[in-house]
Amino acid sequence: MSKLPFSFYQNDDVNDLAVQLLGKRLFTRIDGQLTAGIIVETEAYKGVEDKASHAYGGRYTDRTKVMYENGGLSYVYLCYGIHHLFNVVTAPKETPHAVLIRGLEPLTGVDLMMERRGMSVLKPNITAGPGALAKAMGIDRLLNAKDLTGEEIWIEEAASDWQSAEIVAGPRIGVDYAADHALLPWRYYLKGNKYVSKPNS
DNA sequence: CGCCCGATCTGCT
DNA sequence: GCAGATCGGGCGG
Repeated sequence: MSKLPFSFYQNDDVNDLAVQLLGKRLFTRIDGQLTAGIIVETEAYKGVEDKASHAYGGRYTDRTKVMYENGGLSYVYLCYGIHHLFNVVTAPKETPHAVLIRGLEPLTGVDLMMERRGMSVLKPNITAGPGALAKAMGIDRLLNAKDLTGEEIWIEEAASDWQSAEIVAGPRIGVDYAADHALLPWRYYLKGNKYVSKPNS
């Protein structure tokens, strides 16, 4: 066990941190049931100056307030009324940066992930995409604002064979509304991995 | 208080 | 390729 420490999440360069999260292992233990996957796709959301961020312009509400906490907490919210999306809050207190986890390669508890997804045959879309992976990992709003060094949801160091995977950067997905920030290449993924939500762009 | 729409996924065409 | 699902947040009145 090599859980990432509190200090890892205090980095205030959210793009650097989004890249560093690739290859690391996300775990949840829900009702005693362990599931885990390797992070293969992330997106950086750069706080108050990023038009695609929920904290753009300093917006501070019941939903977004956790983004302003110290790095190392979860930010889970409901999107389109259906999907829960999981983010890692980063940077020191008052700097509302976050990294959206968009793709995961299943590692542990795959049978349970399939059951949660209602799948009888394992296919890459089990955890390709932020809504899909949250469902597979059992992540919902009850896991919002959790300490990522705790016992319910946490991230561990990458296995050695994942530290040299090739990384690609491209525009973020589904943020056309962010106007001149929509094309910033703040999405990162492992080249060729099956569990990346969209292979191109 | 009411209206609009979203960091998406699925299934049908 | 595209519409529908589904509901809470955010903002204007």
